[in-house]
Order: sequence, then C-alpha cells, then structure tokens
Amino acid sequence: MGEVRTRFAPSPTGYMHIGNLRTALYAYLIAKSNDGKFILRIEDTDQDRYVEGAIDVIYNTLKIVGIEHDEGPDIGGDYGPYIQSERKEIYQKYIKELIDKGDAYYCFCSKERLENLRQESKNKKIPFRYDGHCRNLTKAEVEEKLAAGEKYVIRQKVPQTGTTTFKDEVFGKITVENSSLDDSILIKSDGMPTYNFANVVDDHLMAITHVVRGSEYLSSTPKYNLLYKAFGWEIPIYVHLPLILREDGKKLSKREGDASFEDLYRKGFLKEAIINYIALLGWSPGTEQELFTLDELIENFSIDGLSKSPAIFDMEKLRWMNGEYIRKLSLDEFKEVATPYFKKPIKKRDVDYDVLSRLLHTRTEVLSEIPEQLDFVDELPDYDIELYTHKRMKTNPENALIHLKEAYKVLEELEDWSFDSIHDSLMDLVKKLGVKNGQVLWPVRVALSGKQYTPGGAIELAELLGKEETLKRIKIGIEKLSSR
RNA sequence: GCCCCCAUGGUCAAGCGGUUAAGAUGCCGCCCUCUCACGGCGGUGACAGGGGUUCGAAUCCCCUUGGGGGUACCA
Repeated sequence: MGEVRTRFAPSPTGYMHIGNLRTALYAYLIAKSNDGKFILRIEDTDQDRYVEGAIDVIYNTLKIVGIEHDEGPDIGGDYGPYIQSERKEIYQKYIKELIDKGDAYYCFCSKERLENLRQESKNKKIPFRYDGHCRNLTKAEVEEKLAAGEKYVIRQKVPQTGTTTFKDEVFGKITVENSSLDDSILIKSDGMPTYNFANVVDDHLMAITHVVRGSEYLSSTPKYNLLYKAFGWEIPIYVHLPLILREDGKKLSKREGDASFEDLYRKGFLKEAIINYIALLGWSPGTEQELFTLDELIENFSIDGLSKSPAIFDMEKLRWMNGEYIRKLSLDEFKEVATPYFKKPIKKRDVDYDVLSRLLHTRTEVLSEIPEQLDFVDELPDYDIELYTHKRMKTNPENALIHLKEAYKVLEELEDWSFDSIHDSLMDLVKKLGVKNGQVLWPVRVALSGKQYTPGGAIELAELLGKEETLKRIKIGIEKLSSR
C-alpha cells in the first residue's frame, strides 16, 4: 500500500467532546505510526447548525494537545478545499455521474408527504423506509418537474435485493440485507450534500486510506460501500471505534459539561493526562505500560489493540492519571501551572510559592482543587477545640494547652525563621519534655490551621505562615483552650 | 417496532482451545509518619444465563438476557 492517509472530520459545533478528540487521536496515531499523513477536514454541510468560531475551537484543541495535521483548511494541501461547504461544485459533478449511472435519482417528495409516510409506518408499527415514490420517474417526468422549478433532493438508489458486506478492522465482517437499507438523501434541497454523500466523495478524492470514525456510522457504512462500488472506487479500510459512554452508561452529551476537552482542561487536568487517558479508553497496548507520551503512543499504537465494546469514561481514573502527571512535573513546572490556583485563595498574605509548591505537588490530583486546600492561609478558620483531641497522638485540650504554651515560648525566641530552625527548636522541645513528636506537633498544626487535614505538618505550616502569624495563631489557640 | 453491533471484577482492560483468569483504577487494611498526601506492602472483587462443539472452553456455534448504536433534507 502507498502512503497511509487518515482524516479527522468534525463538524463545527463549537464543542470538542472527549469522544471526538479520541477519534482524532486514533486517526492521528494510525497515520503517524505508519509514517502517514493526518488530514483535517471540516464537515459543515449542515448550514443550520453553523456556529460562530467553532472551527477555532477545533484548531485550538488540536494544537493544545499536540495533534498536528499535515493538511487542512488553515494550512492547505494538495487535496483542498478542506471545508465541505467550499466543495459544493465537486459534489454536483459527482452526483450527476451517479444519476447518469442510475445509482441516484431526483426525488420531488415534499417534507409533508414524507412526514405522513413516517407517521403511517409508526401507526402500522413497521419500519419506515422511503417508499420509492420518485424512484422510477421517467427522464421526461424529471425534466418536466425540474423545468417547472419543483424543489427536489437527490437520493441514493439502493438495490432492493441481495446483501452488502463490508469488512471493518475492529468489528470484522458485517453483512446486511439491502432491503433493510433506505434510499437516503445524498443532496439536500439547498444543494448541499449530506454526510452520506460527502464523506464518500471526499474520502476518495482526498485519498484517505483508513476511514476512522465512531461506531455510530457502522450501520450506514453498507450504503457508503454501495456508493464506492457505484463509482468504481477502491473501498477504504474501515476503522470504526467503540463509543465512549458516561458513567451512567449513556452516550456522552454536550449537556454533560465535563465531557468536553475544554472543560477538563479548564478544570485543571493536564493535556498530557487527558490524551493519555482517552488513548486507553478503547485501546490497549497489550503490555503493562499505562503512561504514554504522544510519541510513545505513536510508537506503540496498533489497530488490533482496539476493542469493540463501548467504554465508560471514569473520572476517578482520569484523576489518578492526572495526579501521576502532576507528580512527574518538576517543582518549578508545578509552580508554573499551580500559581493561578495559589492566587485564588491567598490574597492577603505574602507566602512563598516555592514552599507552597513543595507542599502541594504530591497532594494535588486536579489543579482546581488547590484552593480548598489552602483556605486556612489568609484567615484562620474558626474551629472547635475538640480538634486538639487525637487518640493516636494522645493529645487532648489539656495537654495541648501546655504544649502550645511551651511551643510559643520556643518559637518566640527564634531568630532565624526557616524550616530547619523551626524543626530543630520544636524537636528540642519535644526532647526536653520527653514526649512524642505528635504531642507537640499536632496541637501546633491545629492551632496554625484550624483544620483536621492540611497539606504539610506543623513545621511546614509555620514556615509558610511566617513568625508573626504563627505566634498569633498559637496565641489564639492558647486563648481558646484557656477560656474553656 | 425493525436493522446492526457488543458482553472478563464498580470502571479501564490482558486473554485469542489447556493460565492458580494478568495489570491498572477504586475500595479496605498494614507500614512510613506531626494530620493529609506521596511512597511501600497486602487484601477485596470478574468470565451475564442456558444449550451445544471438543478429551478440554472466558476463548468456537446457537438461544436468552442485558447494554449500545442506527432508523433525519444531523453528522
């Protein structure tokens, strides 16, 4: 075979959901793992669904995740135009050919008539199919109606007998009765082609070798096959992908905000994690490896690793994987991506972002959850003194009060306010008192944060808050415990 | 309703006629430890059901059930 060429052909809806992105990814991987070309084509034949700026969403998303196309509307190529609405004449030319060959025909049926037909079928509980009303109009009849300016669409003339078989790389051989296929519309009354026609013409003209798309197209593929045959064109390799479902087992939808790439990205999921995760939704490398860069995916990807059954999008696992990617970041890199999230909860106090980064980088799974971990920094929350009771530490309000007072004295004396000096002074105190670390450190941590759980311990929080604030908060703790 | 497809733990999944049925995630426990997290160790949990084929089926065939997709002048 010659050069492998795949395409990603989204319709510009202004929204890139995870399933679409994954389709793009797989199409890209199939191309790149074969040293082939990846093409971007915009399927905007539905003029009613035009959304302003939607194409930019597609460009931006692909750019962010690093899926680069070799040909497309923005960069051109030898097979353009790459926007279907600009290819109208091309379809006109090919539909003529089909009509001449007798594989397509003019249909003058009104929408009302079709609606009645549909209703009738429904009442009779039989499957709706176009009744072929215009299928056998004579040439003269067609000419006459055309001359009279009657509105028309052009339908595919599907054989009424026999079967059609096609082979899909993941689903295998699929055979259907031609009698179950409808004479679907190829050209709409506005002159635009439907997907049913445009995808075949474009994939052929653009020399696409592997047609990669969601499995929702599986059931119409026989009709496309018939079209390829009618034209005498080579049938491409079909790669239909299992769908991605929501946790409740339903298809991903736009209403489910979390399902779009943009939303996840904005929520603080790293692009590498998103790509890695969706790559594994429906594909397995056949090895134990789970973490892949884009390049590693290219290296390891193979069509036989694709599975047939739909996969449920599991937010928990994405979270875990995102955590993995965050932990792989260097401290500086983490600081870079986390800084916007540091700024949100911390407005009053001047804290060292390096220290914050150190505290949070193993404690962050999703960036957007950073603020809630730092809600005690600006302002000490009001807390219950029962927080001072910890069974395993053997702390309670009584001994906490004593140890807090001791800690205060020691820290007050400290000249150099660094992690090490705070550490040493507090540990000396522990030693002097002859108690366990937790006896002193737990109460201090509680006094500093007012929280049950904090990122980091007493020493780290003291370092973060600075001497003045640390002493102030310990004092508050002492007062709380004293006035009990 | 009709057509097509799918079916291994909650989830992602390996398996492609002979395995103690991997691994990951989640959950639980233990260790580390000043809390939490990270890290380490261990545990829980699956071949949807029924018929065949075969010396032998998670693997092949059929039926049932369940799920998904399609059934548009949407893609």
